[in-house]
Amino acid sequence: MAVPLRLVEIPADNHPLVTRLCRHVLLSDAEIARLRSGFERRLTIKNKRDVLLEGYKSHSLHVVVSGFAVRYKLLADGKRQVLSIILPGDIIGMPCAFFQPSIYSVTTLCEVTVDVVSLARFLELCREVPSLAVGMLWYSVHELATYGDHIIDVGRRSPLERIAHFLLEMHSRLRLAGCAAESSFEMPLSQEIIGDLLGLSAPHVNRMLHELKSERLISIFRRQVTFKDVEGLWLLAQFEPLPSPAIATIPSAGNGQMDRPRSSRLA
Amino acid sequence: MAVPLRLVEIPADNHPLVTRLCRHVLLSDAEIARLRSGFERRLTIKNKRDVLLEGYKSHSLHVVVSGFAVRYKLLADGKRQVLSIILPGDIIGMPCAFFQPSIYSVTTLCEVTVDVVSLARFLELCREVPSLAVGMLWYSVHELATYGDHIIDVGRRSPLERIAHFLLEMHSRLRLAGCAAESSFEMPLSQEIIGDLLGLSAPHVNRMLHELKSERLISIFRRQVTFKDVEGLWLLAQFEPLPSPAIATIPSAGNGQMDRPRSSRLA
DNA sequence: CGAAATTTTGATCACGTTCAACTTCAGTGG
DNA sequence: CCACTGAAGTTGAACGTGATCAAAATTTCG
Repeated sequence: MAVPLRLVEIPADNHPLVTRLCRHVLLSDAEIARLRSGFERRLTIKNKRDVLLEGYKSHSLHVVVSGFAVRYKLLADGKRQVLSIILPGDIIGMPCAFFQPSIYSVTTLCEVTVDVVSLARFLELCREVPSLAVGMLWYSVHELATYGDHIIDVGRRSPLERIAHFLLEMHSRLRLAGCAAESSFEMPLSQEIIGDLLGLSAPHVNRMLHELKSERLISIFRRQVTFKDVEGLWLLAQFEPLPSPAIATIPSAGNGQMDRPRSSRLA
Repeated sequence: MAVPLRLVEIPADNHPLVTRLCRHVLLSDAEIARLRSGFERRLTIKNKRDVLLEGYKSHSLHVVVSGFAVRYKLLADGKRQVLSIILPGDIIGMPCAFFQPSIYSVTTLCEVTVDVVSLARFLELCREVPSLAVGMLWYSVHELATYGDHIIDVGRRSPLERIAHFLLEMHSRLRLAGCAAESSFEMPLSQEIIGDLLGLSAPHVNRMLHELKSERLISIFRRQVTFKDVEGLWLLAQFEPLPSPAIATIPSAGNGQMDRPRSSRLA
């Protein structure tokens, strides 16, 4: 009685953004072609270059095809908060390029190649291709959920939990982007950046990483992180991957109101 | 030489969501009617009721017409992280209702009235009315920026800065929703909730609030917060309201690449 | 191979949590 | 109208955590 919940047609097109949008929305070959035709040029950006700087104007979206980057903000006292790690399929300039001047900065962590499309052109495309618009809505909702988890991390989790949670999330995102093995991955971030991401000092990140090692939950060699005890990590971090989308690609009517409880605790 | 930057037609329709969408996108009367016809019913929800519970399914969006609510998550150890404060014009179930089961909970802070629309119907509407889709994209981008600021608050600002920043942001959002005077507002949150929002303990929120008072930056009477020194608050919190959208409602082509610097510091 | 970036380590100390008690306030029913 | 009740705000003392700073060890990369 195995019921296939979602039968998603993965188009032959292997652009990471297309792959991502197609998780939520059906795109015909013609529509995909429309989208691709919107890309004005493909750029390769060297390591440690600013793609976007807070305070500068930018009128373009940069869709990451390969490579990694960080979105961050510098405070007046020199502190830095990293908002998110940008992976292939992510859009640099979401939300930055929607404001003038940009509200955050983005810097590459390695050589990055991007497809460039002007924001105006992109919004036009969204008007013309409804599936693209709805796909982008799903994209933002996902991003929102990711930011939400980040708030929880920084606001209420212990440093050890934070690191564990971060490693699991990073792995699962890298997995989706096709950049990670089943239980290990190449960490693209220095401990300093992890600190700035999670609101910790670099030395403390180091200590916590070592604690995870000595608890035999992970091991690290070079920049390879390997999960030794995924179960234990999930438990420690209370990791919950995003549940399936409420509406699958192949339409199927939801039937009613509230169902399945799961946990119900109150302060 | 006063140049009016944006001439936005505010339609006679006074639904707070419509007002909000029209900040970014032109909606004809017919399109507004379409949207309104999607609302299945109007509900009034009593104070301290759960609109959404983590772990339960929900297939509806609830658009807040009046009243306040909190979006939050409970952790296993009983800690709570508040993700955001929901004001009129906000959509409960963004992002929660897009996942099954819901990833966060939402509770009312007073009597709240909402317009209900099923997610499926709403996404259909987005397909049919391109301006609605693009408007919702802007909506999410705004929300994303708000979450981003929240991450910065919790991750890298001192408790005092956090509180100051929070008060300013709350005021400016209430202002847009038409629920605040020029330099004072009725705070809809207990200190405990503020603590859970900003990652602080309730007693510490209390102390910081008192410090702001003794610095003559604010005053509080009952639940009225009054800014005594907006300048000073902005400075302390390094508050920066969201810059104008990169593309105004009335189309006007942006001309090029990067302009105006503003600050450029490096670690 | 040399220089720079990153990781590691240790010692000190300020900050913010925790917990508990007490006060004030708001809402309700007698 | 007042007494009663529970919620919210206020205060203090003690403690533990994680920041900070600096220096050394190691890795990475030009």
